[in-house]
Amino acid sequence: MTISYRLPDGATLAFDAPATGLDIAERIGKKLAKQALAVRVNGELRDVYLPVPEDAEVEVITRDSDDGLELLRHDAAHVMAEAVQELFPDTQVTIGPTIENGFYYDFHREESFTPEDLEAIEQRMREIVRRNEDIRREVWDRDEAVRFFREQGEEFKAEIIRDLPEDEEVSIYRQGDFLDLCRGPHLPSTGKLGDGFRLTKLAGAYWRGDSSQPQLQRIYGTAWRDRKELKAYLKQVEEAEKRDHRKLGREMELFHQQEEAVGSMFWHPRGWRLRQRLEQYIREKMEKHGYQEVCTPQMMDRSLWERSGHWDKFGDDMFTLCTHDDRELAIKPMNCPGHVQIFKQGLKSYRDLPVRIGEFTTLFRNEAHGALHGLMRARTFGQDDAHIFCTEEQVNEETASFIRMLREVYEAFGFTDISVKFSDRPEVRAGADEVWDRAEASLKQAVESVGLDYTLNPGEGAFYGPKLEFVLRDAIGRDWQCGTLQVDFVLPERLDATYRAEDSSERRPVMLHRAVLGSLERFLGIVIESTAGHLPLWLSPMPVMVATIVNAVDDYAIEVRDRLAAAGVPAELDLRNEKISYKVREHSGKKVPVILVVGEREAAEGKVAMRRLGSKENRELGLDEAIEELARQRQLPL
RNA sequence: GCUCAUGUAGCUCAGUCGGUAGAGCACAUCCUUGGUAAGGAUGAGGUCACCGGUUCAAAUCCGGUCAUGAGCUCCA
Repeated sequence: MTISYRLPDGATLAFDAPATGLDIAERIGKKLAKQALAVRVNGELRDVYLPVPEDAEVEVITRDSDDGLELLRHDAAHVMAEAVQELFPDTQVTIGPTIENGFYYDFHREESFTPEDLEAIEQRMREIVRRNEDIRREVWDRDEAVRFFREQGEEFKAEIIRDLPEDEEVSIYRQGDFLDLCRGPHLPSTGKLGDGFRLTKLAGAYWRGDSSQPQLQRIYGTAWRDRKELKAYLKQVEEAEKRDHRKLGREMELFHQQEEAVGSMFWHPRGWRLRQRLEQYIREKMEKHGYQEVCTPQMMDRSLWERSGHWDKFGDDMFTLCTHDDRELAIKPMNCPGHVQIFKQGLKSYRDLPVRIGEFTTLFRNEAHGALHGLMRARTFGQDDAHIFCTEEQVNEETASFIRMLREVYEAFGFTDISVKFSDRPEVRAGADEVWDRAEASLKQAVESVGLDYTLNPGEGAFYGPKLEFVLRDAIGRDWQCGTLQVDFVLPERLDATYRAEDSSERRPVMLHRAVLGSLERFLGIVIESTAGHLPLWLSPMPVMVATIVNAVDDYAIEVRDRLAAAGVPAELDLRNEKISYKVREHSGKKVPVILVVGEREAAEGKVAMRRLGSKENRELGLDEAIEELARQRQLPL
C-alpha cells in the first residue's frame, strides 16, 4: 500500500503507511521538520503530529507564513491561560481568540488583575515556553467533558461545550497540566512560541459580548515571530500615538475640551475655520448634486418624536427639556423628522421628485460616557445629513448618483480604498416585514446595478430601514465607517408624507437617509490622524505664514500677506524679533503647510522663499507667481 | 452604563519612608535684527482634579465624586 502526498510545488512524496505532518516535513528536510508548526491538509489546518490517513495535498506551515503567525498568537493565548491558572488557581477561563496583531483571553475571577499581575503572568508565560510542554489533542466524550470542567469549577467552559453543535467533536488540548477546550490546531509544543510576545493591557468584557451577562477580565497581548518584529510593532504603536487627533488638535490650536462640557468641543479660531472649511466644501459639493440646504428646529415636541418612532427606539440617546407650561421637548439627535415636515408643506407632485434636502446643523446625542472619544465620538456634532424623497423607481438612480458623489468626495481627501457593507433588518425595528422585504430588495438591486461589491452585515440596519455603509481605509491602514445610505419606507408612513402620482392617486415617497462624511467632527479627526496634521492647502485653517528675517522688511511682509488675502488665501504674519529657524520650527510644529520667508533680498527683488511643510526644500519665486500658485491650490476641490 | 488604569504649572513630566512643590519647553521683561526645525539673561506662574477620612502633619495612605485613557456594550 502506498500513500502519496502532493506538495505545493507539485512534487509528490510516497509513504508505505499514513505519515504524520512531521514525517512529511522530515522527508523534505531536517530544518523544515524543526520549523513545522502545523500542516494544511486539503486546505484544512491540522496538528503536525497527527497522521494524514490518505492521499492528500499537504503543505507544511512554518512561522514565516500568515497562518503560522496566527497559530503563534493563538498559542500565546493558551500559554497565557495556563500561566494565569498556575498563578491564580481561582480563575475560570473562557475564550481566547487571536485578533489583529495579537490575542486576548477572557477570565472570570472575583479579584481584579493588576498591572503587576500582568508582569508576573508574562514572566510565567516565558517559563512555560522554556518548559517546552507538549501540546496534544484529545477527543473527549461530550458529557464527560462537561462533567470534568464542572468539577474543575469551570462553568463557562462547561457552558461552551454544552452549546457546541451535536455533530462537533469535543477536542481538548493538553498542555502540561493545563487542559483547554479548543478546536485547534496548535503548535506541537509551547517552546515553539518563542519570545516575540508581550501582554499589553487589561480591560473588561462581557461574557458572550452581552452587557446583561457577567463581566469578565480580558487580558490583551501582542505576539510576533520574534523579538525584532515585536519591537517594530511597539514602535509603530508609539508612532500612531503621536498622531492622535487630540494631541494634534492642541498643538495645531484647533480645539479643546473640558469637564463642564463633556462630549463637546471648544473650537478655537483655527479649528473653527477648519471645521467651517470642511462644511463649506461639502455644502458646495451637495449643491452641485442637486441638494437644497435647510435648517430645522433644534428642539421639537415629544409628540413628534413619538410619532416618528425615535422616542421608542432612540429615546435613551436623546436629551430632553421641559418648558414652563410642562411641555416636553427633545433636542434633535437626527434631522429626519424635521425634513419630513418640510417635505409635507404644500402638495407634492410626482413631478417634484426627487426632493433632496440637506442640513448641517448640530445634532445632540447622549452617548454613553465610556464611548466618548475626542472628535471621533462626541455628544454634539454636525453631519452632512440629507434626505432624498423619491419614488421606488428612483431609488436605483439616486443610489448610483450618491455613490458617484461619495467617491469624488473621498478622493478629494486621498481616500481611494473604499468598501461597502450591506446591513439588513435588526431585531428592534419599526415597520412590517413585508415593507422590509421591499426595502431590502430595492437597495440590494440599487447596489448591484452600480456594480459595487459588498459584504453582508446581517441584523445591523437602522430601525427604520436597511442601509449601505461605506468604509474607507486611511493612510495608516485603519478602517472607518463614514458614509451611509439608508432606505426608509417606514418614516414617510409614520409621519404621513405623500405625493400625488401620475394617475392622481396619493402615494408614499421612499425616503433615503444619506451622509458622505457622516459626523463632520469625526471625519476631521480621521483626516487629521491620517495626515498626521499635514492637511491639504485647500483645507488647512492657516495655509500660509509670512515670516520675516529682519524687521526692515516688515512693510513688504504686510504687502505679501494682504495680497494673499485678496487672492483668497488666508495668511498670518510673523514679524517677531526671532531668528528665522525659530519661526520655522514653531510654525512647522503647528503644521502650517506653507511658510513664506522674506528677507532683504526678497523684498528688494519682489520675491518670496517658499517652504512646504515636511520638506526642507526652499523655492525662491516671484510674488505674483507664488500668489497664483497658492490661490490655485486653495480652491475647494469640487 | 460596565471593568481596569490615570489626574502635580499652558505643555511634557520628576517628586524617595507622610514633614507644606521641582525641571525642561511655553509665557512676560530686557538684550540680541539674524537666511530656513530651539540666541542669551532675568522673572512670573501651582487650593498637587474635587469632597471627605486617618494623622501632630497628606501631592503622598484610605473612601467617595468628577474627568480622561484603554477595552466592553453602543454607534456617526
